[in-house]
Amino acid sequence: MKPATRTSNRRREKEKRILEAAEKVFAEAGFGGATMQLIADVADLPKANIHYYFQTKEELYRRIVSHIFDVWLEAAQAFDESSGPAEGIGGYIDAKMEIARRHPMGSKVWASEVMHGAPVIQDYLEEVLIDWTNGRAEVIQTWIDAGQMRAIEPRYLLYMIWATTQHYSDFDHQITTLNGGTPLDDTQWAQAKHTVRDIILTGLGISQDSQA
Amino acid sequence: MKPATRTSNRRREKEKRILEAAEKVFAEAGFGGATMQLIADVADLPKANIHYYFQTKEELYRRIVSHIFDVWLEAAQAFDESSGPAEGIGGYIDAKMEIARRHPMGSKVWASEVMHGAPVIQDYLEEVLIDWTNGRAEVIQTWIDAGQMRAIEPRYLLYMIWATTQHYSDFDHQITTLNGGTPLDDTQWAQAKHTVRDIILTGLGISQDSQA
DNA sequence: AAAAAACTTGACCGATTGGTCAAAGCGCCC
DNA sequence: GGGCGCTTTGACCAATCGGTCAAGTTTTTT
Repeated sequence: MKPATRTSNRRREKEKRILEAAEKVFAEAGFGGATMQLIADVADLPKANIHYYFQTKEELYRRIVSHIFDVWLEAAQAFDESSGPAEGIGGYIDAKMEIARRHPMGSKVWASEVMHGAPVIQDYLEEVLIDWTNGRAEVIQTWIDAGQMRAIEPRYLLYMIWATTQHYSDFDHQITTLNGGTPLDDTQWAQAKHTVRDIILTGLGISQDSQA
Repeated sequence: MKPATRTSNRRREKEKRILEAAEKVFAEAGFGGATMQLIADVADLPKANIHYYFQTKEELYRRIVSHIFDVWLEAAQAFDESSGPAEGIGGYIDAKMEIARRHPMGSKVWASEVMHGAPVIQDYLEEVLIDWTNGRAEVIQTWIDAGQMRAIEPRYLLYMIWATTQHYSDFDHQITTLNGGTPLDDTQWAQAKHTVRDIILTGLGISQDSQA
């Protein structure tokens, strides 16, 4: 009925299927350890078919990393829509912890990419991340100048939030092992999130309202 | 003069040379992306010679990961030799930040290994890390019970310290990019360390004495 | 219904992988 | 100085890698 759209949907669904398989494989084996054959097996498709949609391994990988990057930046909205540091930083931590729980594989692919020197997405780092970071650092500085929180270097605070939240994705295997072999349950996740939020906000001298 | 010892030293020095090259290559490319040929090139030795000292790629990798694990645990001494949370937790953070700066490649290999499900050192995790973590959590709980710091779940505090300090190793490339392309200098490292320490200790309600 | 476009896939390719091996080299002791 | 054990290394191997391709199938357009 909608020729162009129907075809587009067909293609989009298959690409999605391939991308999900690839994300899993790249997260579990790294770029070098991942093989197109394994991605094909997980997607339950012939290898040649994957090469029809994504011509090279790098192209497939790049699509995944840049997608994660976008999801990453969405959590920033908590920052912009906030009226002060408690809501802004607290909301940002919450959002990042949610992503950490629901998008652990994406976080791992990102971590692996950056750890190896960001050979594929260095341009993203330089063009987008730098601007984003500078913008958020300015907001934090505004709050400091207004006496709404203690004076710290905003950059190192951001690194701390990134590190702490993403740790629950990247090291989920270690956390699970230390939890007796079972992943954190809902209660433990809530407690982890609250602990992270509580220590950082308290450490910044920000008084917290209600909300556990 | 000392035949056995001389031979032993010979072997030990060459193994050290290979291990250093391998650590660098594994850190930069991951286990899957690393090749024995590249390790051989970095060590400036024929590939077959490396296989004389380390029969398989896994054996070489295992030696590196377990070595890092040992270095990791040494930082724990700050915990045991302390008289209270300010000295114990603060000293632990300092020690981990120092390792993060001087041993970034080791941290990356460790992170990569854990991220991929710890296929090689799962036994270390289960035998050593669990015990170590439980022991340190007990110490923290003691301080909480004595009213020396705020009540938080010790585990999530440890995860926070690990995440924050190791982030400066694992994501050093990202941090360098955000720093305008140059690595953090001495002053910036000191400030980063102080910020991490300050936020966490303050967040735990621990009053800090002197020492910047 | 037929032509055109989009999609699927088994077979295949050169390059590279981790690892082997036998022959040569080396240092050391009797 | 001759022999012995440790070390070195180029050549080599089967397996696997990312990627190609042409022949076939399905879907869409006319």
